[in-house]
Amino acid sequence: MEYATYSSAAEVCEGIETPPAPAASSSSISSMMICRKKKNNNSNNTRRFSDDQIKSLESIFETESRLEPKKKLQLARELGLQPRQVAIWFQNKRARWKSKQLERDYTILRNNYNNLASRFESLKKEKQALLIQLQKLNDLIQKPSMEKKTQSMDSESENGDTSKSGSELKVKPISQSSMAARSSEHAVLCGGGGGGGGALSDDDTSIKVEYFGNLEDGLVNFAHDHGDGSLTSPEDWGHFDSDDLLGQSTSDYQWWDFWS
DNA sequence: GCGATTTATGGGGTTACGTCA
DNA sequence: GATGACGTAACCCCATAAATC
Repeated sequence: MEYATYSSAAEVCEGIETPPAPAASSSSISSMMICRKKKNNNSNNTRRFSDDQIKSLESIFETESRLEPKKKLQLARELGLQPRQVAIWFQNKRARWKSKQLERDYTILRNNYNNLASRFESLKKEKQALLIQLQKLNDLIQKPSMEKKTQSMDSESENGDTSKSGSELKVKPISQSSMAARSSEHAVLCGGGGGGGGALSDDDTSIKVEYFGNLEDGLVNFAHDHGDGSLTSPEDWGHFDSDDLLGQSTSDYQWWDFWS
């Protein structure tokens, strides 16, 4: 790698001590045009800074991305560069840093999104499993109530028609223990200790079905709202703190723990 | 030759300061 | 003396040219 001290047009420009000025300044414009011509005429214009120069510039940039004028002059003297070169190096460095920062931010956001998406998928599966389990429990509960009705119809018919007694409509009575078991299942499913603690009635069953039906709607809506790619919209990201879902805050208590 | 990187330029905007009516 | 308009210098960001690797 070839390095050289700066001896081209830029130095001439600095010598003039008239850095790029607003367009209003015609004298500055003409100065810059002169600079450009001289620069283009200089074929030995090796402009790369030395490793030491870069190292010094980098180390200062780490502590302050913008230079005070005094420090800029001092640094330029130390490195054998023109103050203008130092200023430009810092400008370019800020631009490079900014674009790299954008890349880093993008990577972080993308990873967060991927994590959320996979978490969402697993939650969806978990929800499906829970719904199947719920359906089975509902079937279990509704069976005995049907049997009860059949039994009462049976006894009514016994008054009129004794010919059917002891027929195929005979139902096995529900034991106290199985009723209690179902009651506790119900309490768990409904998320409460069941202050009443009584036996499960047909009304309870309907309430439960209704309750879970609504819940499912909610879950489905949740899935719908968040599964259609809306997470990718920047508007949503603006108020979406992924740390809350992925970070430590979730380790304390998660809403789905409620159902476990 | 070509793409990536680095250095530099130019345009446009902002701010601070001095001058003048 | 206070004030607003104006010019200038210095700096910034951004897009891009040019040189270099």
